[in-house]
Parts: sequence; structure tokens; C-alpha cells
Amino acid sequence: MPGARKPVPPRASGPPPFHRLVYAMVRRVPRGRVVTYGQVAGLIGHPRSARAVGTALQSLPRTLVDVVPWQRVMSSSGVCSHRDGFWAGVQRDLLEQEGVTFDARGRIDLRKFAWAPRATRSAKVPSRTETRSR
DNA sequence: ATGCTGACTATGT
DNA sequence: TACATAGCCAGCA
Repeated sequence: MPGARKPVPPRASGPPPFHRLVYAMVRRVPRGRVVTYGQVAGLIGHPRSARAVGTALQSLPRTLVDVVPWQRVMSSSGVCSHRDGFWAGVQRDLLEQEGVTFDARGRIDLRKFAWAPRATRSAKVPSRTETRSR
């Protein structure tokens, strides 16, 4: 239609849509379990947006820190990856309080503590090596 | 639109 | 095992 106006995002304000998806998913992670940024990305339907998941958590509103268990999100190597070492320490303390253990090198055994939502289908996406060539 | 940043990751050495 | 590198992509200026 000629006169059709733009789709326009009627969103009043607050966190952008992608960030909200991240927060909603992280809220589901139970005490004593952890997930990786990449896992969260895949679970919300954005399998290649692991970095953006980190960005979303970094901008977690103070009003949500008590509702969204941000400390349960780790890097795929099992470490607390913050640029600021202070928060990495806070994260570790919080996790240890809920029973998650770290090894001598400060890493979590993801095979033991990783969480996976029940009966959830993750979007099947070709691996990077598959999509790459040609 | 364009360019940059970064709580990421898979891959190669 | 550890480090470097190159993709990746949402948000923001």
C-alpha cells in the first residue's frame, strides 16, 4: 500500500528486544547449574550471537540483578569472562555459594554443571566450517 | 547508512 | 594446554 507507514517499533523504552530474550532465558537457569553464552544464544534462536549475549548481560539493569541469575552464564571454556576481574570474583563467589566448584585453574567442569532446558528444540544451524567454503 | 565495540567461539599452531 | 586469529552479530554513536 502506497500510504502505508513504517513498521515502527512501538516499544516504549527499556532493554532492546534481544536483551529481553536473553534475560528471560537466563532466568530459567536453576541454582547450581550454568550455561554458556553460546548456549543462551542458541536457545533464544540467535545461535551466532554469543557475543551479543555477553553485551546484554553487561547492560543488565540494576532493577533486574536480583531476578536474572547472571552469574550462571560462563564462557564455553568454563571461566568467568569479564574484562573486570572484580566481577569475575563476585561471580565465582556467588556460584560457589550455590554449590558450583572450580578447579585449580579457576575453571568449571561444564560436563558436570551445564544446564539444558527440558525438551527444547534448538535451531539446527550449519557449523561455521560448513557454511564457510565454496 | 556506516563503522566500531565487545561478559564470545571455533579453529589452527 | 595455551595463545593468536578470524568470524560473528546486536547495539550504539
